[in-house]
Amino acid sequence: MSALPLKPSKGEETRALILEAAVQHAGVHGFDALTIGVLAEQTGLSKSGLFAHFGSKEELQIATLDEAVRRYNEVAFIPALKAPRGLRRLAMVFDNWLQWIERSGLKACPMIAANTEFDDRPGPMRDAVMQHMQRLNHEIMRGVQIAIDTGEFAKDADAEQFAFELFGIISSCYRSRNLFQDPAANARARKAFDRLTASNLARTEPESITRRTPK
Amino acid sequence: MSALPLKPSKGEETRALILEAAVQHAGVHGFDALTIGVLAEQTGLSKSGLFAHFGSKEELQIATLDEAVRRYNEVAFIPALKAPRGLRRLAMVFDNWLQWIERSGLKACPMIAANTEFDDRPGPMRDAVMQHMQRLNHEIMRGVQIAIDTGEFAKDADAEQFAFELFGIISSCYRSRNLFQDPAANARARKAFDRLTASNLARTEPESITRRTPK
DNA sequence: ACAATAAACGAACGGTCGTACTATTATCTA
DNA sequence: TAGATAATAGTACGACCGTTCGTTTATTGT
Repeated sequence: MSALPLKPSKGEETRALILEAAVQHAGVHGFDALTIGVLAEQTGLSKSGLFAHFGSKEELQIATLDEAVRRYNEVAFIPALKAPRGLRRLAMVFDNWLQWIERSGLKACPMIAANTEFDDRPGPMRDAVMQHMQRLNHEIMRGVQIAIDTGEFAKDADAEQFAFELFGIISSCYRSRNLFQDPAANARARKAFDRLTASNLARTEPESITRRTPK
Repeated sequence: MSALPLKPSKGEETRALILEAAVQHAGVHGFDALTIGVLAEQTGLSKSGLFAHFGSKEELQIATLDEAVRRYNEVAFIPALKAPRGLRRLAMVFDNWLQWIERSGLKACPMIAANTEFDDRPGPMRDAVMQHMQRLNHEIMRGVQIAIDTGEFAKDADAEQFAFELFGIISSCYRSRNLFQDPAANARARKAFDRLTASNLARTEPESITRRTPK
């Protein structure tokens, strides 16, 4: 019935099953803790059976990261493209980013975990993380450029600075949520985002462009 | 000759030696990777000899985190208290935070590593991280309050929001430095900090309060 | 200098790690 | 449905894990 995935062979099915558990585990315990044995036990496979799907632990780690990114795009980024071009879309990218963990049934973000785990450890995993993160960064900068084009953002808005600060807000939000268990974490993040966008608005525009009512 | 540490006994000396290596290692490879064997080899001790200093791996991890925080306070936070009360002190706390890694000869920040590694894993390590981070957060909020008292910050400045965003800036800076290897990371962080403080200034004051010349 | 004590060592433990092999079973294709 | 192929299981490996224990060496206070 479904069109695109013509034939999910048995191998692809179990591989997806493994990656489901792997993404879950990597978010909480990190990518180094992605051990073959634990994952095999969790999926009901034998160690060697699971291992055969990837060929090495590093390949498993990379596949897990790729899968996490794929899910993020699926549940967060791509849906945000439905929002109208400009500030509203940027806001939806941000909001979806804030919510994507719970939306995809995860307990922690594998992308953030991979980021801090490998950012200072050269190798294939770091390269993969960097590539994914740079792509995401680039998409955000593109979003800023669009907001400039629509006239909402000032012409001299600094897209790279915007992306820099946006990631900081997300990072801090995760910390407030997970470490401090602060229920107001999302609200703080949104307030920070509003301040960030406000400082990039074209001067002639009123504030009412933002998606939330001015109270 | 030196006054305070009356008698650094042999045990305390080697313990400090171990923690030196441990802090270094934990920053880059994380606290789970703080294995007894690697650390023993690195310090020239035997596994059992090193182990005796802590009694368990978890105690070693906690001691390493404590040591990292102690160093941070020593080289970054406490020196910032020399700055005059208010915005200038806040700015120095921030600047020292940005520079403390290189100042203490580390390659990566163990505190950030511990934060993302344990923020979603309940246990003694998470408790320790939370305690340290909450203390730091509290100190920053106190700094904001002082800046309000001096009249530099608006009376309704949100100290908690300030601390929230400040940590985000630091996080993003680490990512830009380590993952993206962006030489402009510190400059971006400072720009973000300036924007953050600017939005908290008392309305009657001019901008010239900030420490950096207006170009 | 000597006894009391602290510090470090060496060997061994049961486990788990990643990976390599071969054998067995399930799935696909003709 | 038979033969080819893909998927999984089983077993074993050397290495390292955290931890324990008894022994030996170094430091300390007297």
